[in-house]
Order: sequence, then structure tokens, then C-alpha cells
Amino acid sequence: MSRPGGSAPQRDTPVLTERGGVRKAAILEAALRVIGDKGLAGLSMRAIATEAGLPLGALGYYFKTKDDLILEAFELHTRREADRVLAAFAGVGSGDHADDVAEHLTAFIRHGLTEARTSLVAEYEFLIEATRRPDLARVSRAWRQALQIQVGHVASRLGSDDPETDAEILLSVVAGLEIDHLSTPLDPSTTQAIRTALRRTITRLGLRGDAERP
Amino acid sequence: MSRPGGSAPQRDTPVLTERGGVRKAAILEAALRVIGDKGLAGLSMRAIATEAGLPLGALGYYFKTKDDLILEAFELHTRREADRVLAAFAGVGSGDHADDVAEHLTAFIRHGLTEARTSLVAEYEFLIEATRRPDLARVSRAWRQALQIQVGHVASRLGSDDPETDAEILLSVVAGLEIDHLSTPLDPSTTQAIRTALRRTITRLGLRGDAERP
DNA sequence: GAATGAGTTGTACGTTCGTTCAAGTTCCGG
DNA sequence: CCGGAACTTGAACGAACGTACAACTCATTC
Repeated sequence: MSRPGGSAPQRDTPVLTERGGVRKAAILEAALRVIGDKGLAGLSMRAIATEAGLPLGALGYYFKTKDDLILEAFELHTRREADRVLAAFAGVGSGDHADDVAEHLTAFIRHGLTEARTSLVAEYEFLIEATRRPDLARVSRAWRQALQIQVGHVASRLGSDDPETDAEILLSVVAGLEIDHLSTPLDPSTTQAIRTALRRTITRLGLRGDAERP
Repeated sequence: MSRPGGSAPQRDTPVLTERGGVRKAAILEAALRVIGDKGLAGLSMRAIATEAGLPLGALGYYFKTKDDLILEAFELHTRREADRVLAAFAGVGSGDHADDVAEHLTAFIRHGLTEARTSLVAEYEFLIEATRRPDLARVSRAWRQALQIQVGHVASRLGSDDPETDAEILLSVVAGLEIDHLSTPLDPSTTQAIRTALRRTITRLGLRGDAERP
């Protein structure tokens, strides 16, 4: 509070007026793009600045260190992705058949492997890095837990007799399918294989909303 | 062949006598360890040299570039891991029940998340990097294909009516469970959750060797 | 219209990086 | 025991890195 002699403009956290907030957001978006297509190994402050179209010096004003920036980028990603998952499952109701649910999930994965590929790769970069950084691990755990609760509700709606386990299985299958097909361009036959796997999983788990409910 | 003036000792590939091979292997092992606990972002030639207990200059003799080294490390890892998977499934016979199979897989995952955690993290580092490097992508695809064939045979032995799809589902579930639990220390309740998910998956897929076979 | 503070930037610091290489040692066939 | 090939090494190169900061512009307030 009272630091008389200091002329240091650097605060712990910038005040973030409207004007500044736009720039901060642009930096985080740029960072997510760079992480997605060059990896955390290829992530440099200079690369972010170039991607965002800003001078290098600008980054130091909004983020104390590179690690802070990475953490905030991950938080932004999870917030955004949670919304997307929520929206994807909002349409899945108790009137749907197993195949409808499978189709929803197939579209979800297909989107991640094509239009949103950069974002998906960034996501896994974060998840792996979370193995080594407690701050990222906290975000990762919270996000994963929120996801499992959401999917658990959906499973429940679809007549699961063990929603928690089914949520774990579904989340794992989706994550596994994503990872396993990240190194390959997504051709139609691959999409079909993903659809088949999802249909079988959902059918065998007995997830269909048209079942009788108590 | 005939490069008269050149005194360059650097070949495309060193001849690798017994003497040299030991060192090369030590370098690759060191690289795998460093990738596992500092990530590809934290991987430097100096870090590898230190981990291997060798001078920095030694690395240049066996690997033309850092990227070459990473590729060979990945190849080594997939070779080793393929053997491990093969061994893990060698014990799964048509006499096993669904719970036996689940127990095998649970132990497999538990081992990866504890004793072999470094190796598992390195594996996912490679898989993500393969998104950006065609040479790594080739290795990744070949490995994944070999895995699927192996697991498909096992599924077949266990009475699957669609071994290929079941292999894809099983591999995805295992990969997903690994990733989802990498950021968390593996406590007993987590192990139990993994076991439950695997049991349910295998049971619902109808994978049990004691079923009648043609 | 001066003062205050947020926002902005070019530059420069010290460090670490991948790679190269001349000079050396060790090994082994002839 | 000699000659060449395999192997080893420490030092050095330019490039890229994260971070810090003095100097600057701009908007807002009194």
C-alpha cells in the first residue's frame, strides 16, 4: 500500500479497465493458439506476442511470469470447454435413443478433431503439464470433477443404474478416442469407427432415455 | 563415399560397435526419463547429458539433431511397451472370467500410474508431439495399429462378437482412465473406481472366456 | 491545464539453448 | 607396432530465451 520511494508500475495484478481487459484476453487467446500448434515446448513470450500482434513488452504488464500466463490460459480453456460440453449435452434428453446419444458424442469428437483441433491439442498439453505443476493439477481436477458430475446427470437421465461409473466410462472412452485419433487426419472411415465404438459402448451400458423410469 | 578433403568424423549413422551401442542406449534411456519428468519443453541436450552422466559433446556423436534423438527415444519406448502389453495379455486366456480380465487391466493401469509413471507421462508427451511431427506420427500409428490387433485377438479369445470394435473401446477406455488420473496421486479409492469402470465395461461388452465357442 | 495513474513499448540484461569441431584417446586388423 | 577408424571431449558459436524497466502516450479527475 505505502511504498513511497518505489516508482514501480508493476502491480501484483493490473487493474484491468475495459481497455486493458481486451488486450489481456487477446494475449490468452494467442497463447492457446500457440500452445495448440507449437506445443508448450514451442511456446515463447515472443511467439505469443507475434501471434497476438503485440510488442513483447506488453506481455509483462498483464502477466508476472510465463507460468502465470499458462495457468490463466488453462483456466480460460476449461471455462470455455465446460460451457461447450454443457451445451453439447443440453440436447440429450430422456426421449433420445442410444443412437441419438452416440451421434451427439460422435459429432462432439469430430468437431474436436477437425475445426477445434488446435484447441484439443492444447487441452492435452495442459493435462500432461498438470502432472508436473500443482497449480495446473488443481484446475485439471476441478474441471474433470465438474465434467463427471455433468455427464453423471446425463447418464442418470438416460436410465443408468450406476451413473457415476457410466460417467467415468464415457469420459474415458471419449478422451481415449480423441487421443488415439489425434495423430491421424480424420477420414470418413475413422469417423465411422468412432461412431461404431460409441454406439456399442452406449448400447451395452444400457443408456437409453426411452427406458421406463421410476 | 569419396570425400577426400573432409576430416568430418560425423557420419549419417555411427557404426555402433558394442562399445558405442551401450552409450547410445544410455542416452536414449536418459532422454526418456527427462521427458517423463520435465516434459519435452524441459528436454535439453544438456539435461540429457547430465542425466546420462555424459559430457554434452557425446550426444552429437550418436544423434545428428535433437529431433533425431526424440524420434529414436519414441521408437525405443514403443518397442518396449509393445512387449509389455503383449506380456500383460499373454496371461489372459479363454478360461478367464470377466473379472479376471478386469483385474489384469487394473493392474496394468495401476503400474503405469505408479512405478512406471515417468514412462507413461513420456508416452503421452510423444503422442501429443506426434500431432505436429510426421515422423513421430508414423511411429504412433504403427504402434497403435499393432496394439489394436493384439487386443483384438484377446477380445476374440474372450468371445467378442466384434473384436475390432471391442479392441478400440478397450484401448480407448484404458487410455482415457490413464490420462484422467495422471494429475492425481493414485489412492486406493481411485484404484477401486478404475476397477469398477473396467469390470462394468468388460462385463457389458460380454467379454468372458468361459462362454461357449464354436 | 496540471496532476495522477493506467496503458504501452523498445531495448537491453544475463542465461540457456542446439550444434559444431579441433584435438584428443582407444581399439583393432594387418 | 603401425595406421586408420571408432570414439570421446571441452570449448566455443550465434541464436533465442524470460524478464525487467525507463521512457512514453493517453484518458480521467480536480
